[in-house]
Parts: sequence; structure tokens; C-alpha cells
Amino acid sequence: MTEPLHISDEQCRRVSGIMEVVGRRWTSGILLAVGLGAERFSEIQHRVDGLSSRMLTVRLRELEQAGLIDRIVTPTIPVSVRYRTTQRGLELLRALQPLGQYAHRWEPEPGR
Amino acid sequence: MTEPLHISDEQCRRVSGIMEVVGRRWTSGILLAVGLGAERFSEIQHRVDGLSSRMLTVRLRELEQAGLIDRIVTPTIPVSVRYRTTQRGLELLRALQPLGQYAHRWEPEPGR
DNA sequence: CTGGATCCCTATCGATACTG
DNA sequence: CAGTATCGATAGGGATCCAG
Repeated sequence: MTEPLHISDEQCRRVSGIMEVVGRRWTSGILLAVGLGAERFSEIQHRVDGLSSRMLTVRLRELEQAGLIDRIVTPTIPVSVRYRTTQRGLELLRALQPLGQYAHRWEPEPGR
Repeated sequence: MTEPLHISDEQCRRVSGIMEVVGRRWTSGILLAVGLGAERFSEIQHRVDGLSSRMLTVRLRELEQAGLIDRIVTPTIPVSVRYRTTQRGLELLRALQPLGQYAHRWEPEPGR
């Protein structure tokens, strides 16, 4: 519980980079929803409480561009669109787990 | 490498909460700098490239309020101020490590 | 159903200058 | 040394309406 820090300056810069994508509002929630199997636009929106369609669109594009999810379009009528996490996205979710456990240990928050 | 997800919806909400603090610009860099032993204001500022004194002040207050660092004032003349990571802060840094490793694995080719 | 396009308010951040 | 104060630019994000 009280081991020394192995984290490097290098690593920190990388963490900051990741944060710029996944640290934005809604992003981690969306990524998780997709990771847990929500594939459809409306399904994702329903899972993440308070999320507007505009922000969902924006975030999905960002996640797609970051290579964290795939957008799969089937040209039926009307068009069917599904979202799936990539390998990369799954691994990110896994890398996020210690953070969830950390937050759990220290809950509830004191100040703020 | 390809284990299933154990992460829960609950956990995700917590991760988002953490992100609201540590996902902001400069924050993880500052936390790391302090974690690695930078104690003085100017020392921290020097460690984190491009960081203004204003933003450093703001972030230090946020980190302090979040219980991640301690601000220790010694009433000498002039006043001496030191910053230290709390137990909580150290554990957060440790929880951040997998993210650094993740970023390292996927580094060559983030955009596209 | 899956978004795109606007409008517009707000929070955030950088630069600069100043202080006990 | 360790901050404060002020200002202006810009990016984030909500509401609403519209389209294929």
C-alpha cells in the first residue's frame, strides 16, 4: 500500500495525452457504455445520464478518431449504425480500472 | 491481454469524478512533480514545462482541496511553503500507472 | 433513428502586471 | 519566493431546430 513510485516523467506526459481524450466530459462514460455492449446511438445515450445527442455525436467522433471505437454502418433503410470498442479501447478501459478501485477506496469525497 | 471487462457502471462514474480533478490541464504533471519530490512552488513550476504561476496556484489549491497534496507553511522570514503528496495522492499516482503503460504500448500512432 | 447546424452562454486558460 | 489581480481570447457544452 505504501510502495515507492515507479512512475516516470515520461509516463506522466503520456497520461496527460490520454487525459486529453478520455478526461473530457462524458467520454469515459460513453467508452464504458460501448465497452459493456451498448451499440446503438440511442442506446448509448440512454445509458449515460444527462447526455445530449450533440455531445454524444462529438464524443463518438473523437473516440473514433482516437482509434478507441469503431463505427460500423450498415446501409439498410433506414441506415443502421453500431459502435464497438476496438482492441485499443478495451485495453484503455482495463487501464482505467485501478482508477475506479482507487476512487472506491477513498469514497466518499471529503471537501468540494 | 484480452481478458473480459470487470469494470462496472459504478466504477465509471467514479473514474469520471477523478477525471474532473486530475484530467485538467497541468494537474497530473503537477501531482507527479510533487510526488517525485518537488516541494517548493518555484521548483514545481520549473519542472512542469510551460506552466504559469497563475495556473500553478489554481491547481495547487484544487489538489489541496481534493486532499491529494498538503500545503505546509513554515512562518519563517520570508515564509517557507512546501507541498507534499498525501497518502491519497500517492495512491492516485499509483493508480495512474497503468494508464502510462497503456499509452506507452500504443504510442507510435495516436492520430490518424 | 442518427445525427448535422446554429445560437449563445459560460468556464477555462494564457498573458501581463503587481505585491508582502 | 510565492503568490494575486485583471483582462481578453477561446473552447466546452446546453438548447433547439432540422434533415436523410
